[in-house]
Amino acid sequence: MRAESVPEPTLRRLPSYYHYLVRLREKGQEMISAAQIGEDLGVHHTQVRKDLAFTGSQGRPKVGHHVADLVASIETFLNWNNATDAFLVGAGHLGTALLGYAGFERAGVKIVAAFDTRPSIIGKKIRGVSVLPLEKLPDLARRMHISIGILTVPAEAAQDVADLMIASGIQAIWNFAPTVPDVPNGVIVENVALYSSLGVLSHKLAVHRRAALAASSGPKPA
Amino acid sequence: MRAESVPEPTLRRLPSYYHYLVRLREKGQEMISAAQIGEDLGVHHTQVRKDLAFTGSQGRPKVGHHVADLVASIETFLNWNNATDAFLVGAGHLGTALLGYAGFERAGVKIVAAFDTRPSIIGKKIRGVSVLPLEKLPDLARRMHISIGILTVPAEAAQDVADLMIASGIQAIWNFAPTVPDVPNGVIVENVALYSSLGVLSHKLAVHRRAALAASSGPKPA
DNA sequence: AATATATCAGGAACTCTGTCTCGATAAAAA
DNA sequence: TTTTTATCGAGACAGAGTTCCTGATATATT
Ligand SMILES: NC(=O)c1ccc[n+]([C@@H]2O[C@H](COP(=O)([O-])OP(=O)(O)OC[C@H]3O[C@@H](n4cnc5c(N)ncnc54)[C@H](O)[C@@H]3O)[C@@H](O)[C@H]2O)c1
Ligand SMILES: NC(=O)c1ccc[n+]([C@@H]2O[C@H](COP(=O)([O-])OP(=O)(O)OC[C@H]3O[C@@H](n4cnc5c(N)ncnc54)[C@H](O)[C@@H]3O)[C@@H](O)[C@H]2O)c1
Repeated sequence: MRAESVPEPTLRRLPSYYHYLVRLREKGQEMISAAQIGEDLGVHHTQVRKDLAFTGSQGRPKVGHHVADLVASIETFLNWNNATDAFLVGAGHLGTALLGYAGFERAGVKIVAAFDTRPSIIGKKIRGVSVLPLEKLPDLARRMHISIGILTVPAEAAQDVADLMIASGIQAIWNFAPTVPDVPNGVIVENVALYSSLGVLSHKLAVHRRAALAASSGPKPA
Repeated sequence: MRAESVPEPTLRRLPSYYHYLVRLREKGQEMISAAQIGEDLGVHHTQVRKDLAFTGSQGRPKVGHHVADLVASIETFLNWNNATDAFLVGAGHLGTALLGYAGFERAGVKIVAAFDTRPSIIGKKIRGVSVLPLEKLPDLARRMHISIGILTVPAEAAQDVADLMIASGIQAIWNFAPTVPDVPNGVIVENVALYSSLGVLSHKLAVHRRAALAASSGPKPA
């Protein structure tokens, strides 16, 4: 019960620290301060400390944190040290990009099979992963104890596929379709909603331009 | 100055409403209540009302909001009614998926050209968009007044490409690389950080399993 | 050995976001 | 026409999440 009380923003920032720290480690740097992490990643330094505290890692005054320890702490905390097997449904454009992307395996997810309904790709391998007919999903998911499903089908098919995944014992869905699937209590859904960052981008850009325009055509006094 | 005070969570939810409403409109539904939107999208109904209020749309008691009006209000508010031209750099796996994805054009962004350094794809067309050598970006970006850059290159190259984009007059960067580019003040950056949702997913799944395990091996009394 | 400094850690204060409550209003029903 | 009901909108409240502040501590400097 206690462990669930980790702020979601913290869970979203940790992967970002993780990547940063891995690159640092590759460069041979041994120690790092929270202040430096914060500056490079655009996060307040006290925030960085609080986030890292959740992973159980301790820093030392004057020298900071041990990079390798931090990496290990985050891995353990997020359960990224032994990747969980996942199925991907919808081996289209986006699905193909995700299949075989090395980054995910490091982030706790290993795509072991893909499923689709399109006859022309069934039986083929995409970036080393076999594409199987959707009908085989329920049986295989149960036998292989798959708990993560990645959803990259068109919006119209998303709900049906989500239902099928859940009926097959899948507990967590990583959804890339622009709809929110309706799932029973207890099933975890992470909606990626790529276009939602376009909401922020477009609006900020519009405001930015409006401000630039206002500034050029005579700034208003306070 | 006033218009900038829109909560970012609101900006992230609006696209989700938008997609939902467009589908509703296609099905022929004319009116919709905030309560219904909230239920279908997993957002509190008062939250939906507050978000929609930012767009300027007004609802009517007992009947709700006019679907078509809402769609138009959100489009206008997010500046999605006339798509802004964008350049994409890094026509690899992810870049290819993004190129030619119809959804973005509706979301205010039109990819008009792609750039890469890989000779084997330069000069080709990917899903209707030409891939050009990176060297041509600065000149073209200036001449075409491009303000949005989409970054889909490996992490190592991200900073250099971001610098080049900014030097070429690009004001907003949609970054898919797992690093946070360092940009001068005034430049807008939206980091997608796909793996960050894996932080949430992995951790929730781990907690979920721990809870299930604890429940099966004897629940603790309060 | 004493002092200075960089950094950490934990609690307090503040800000932002989301939820709850209430009165108003338009349509439908009696 | 009056009453009922579904819905809206605005303000009050509550809960997170972030930033600020203070004190502690390990290393470096004098
Ligand atoms: N391509 C992008 O850049 C992008 C960006 C954001 C979101 N998305 C979303 O991701 C999803 C996939 O996009 P895409 O561009 O890869 O589309 P796509 O058409 O290229 O691929 C969809 C795949 O799903 C398969 N499919 C369709 N119905 C299915 C079903 N019932 N069961 C199993 N497989 C089925 C199709 O055969 C196809 O292979 C869509 O929901 C889209 O909105 C895509
Ligand atoms: N593929 C995915 O599913 C996925 C998921 C999350 C994040 N990402 C991130 O997106 C980025 C791209 O991933 P990808 O899988 O498409 O990689 P990729 O290797 O398939 O594509 C990268 C492309 O960028 C080009 N490139 C390299 N250096 C360049 C430079 N300096 N200028 C211009 N172009 C350059 C390459 O030629 C290649 O075409 C990476 O940062 C990756 O971490 C990818």
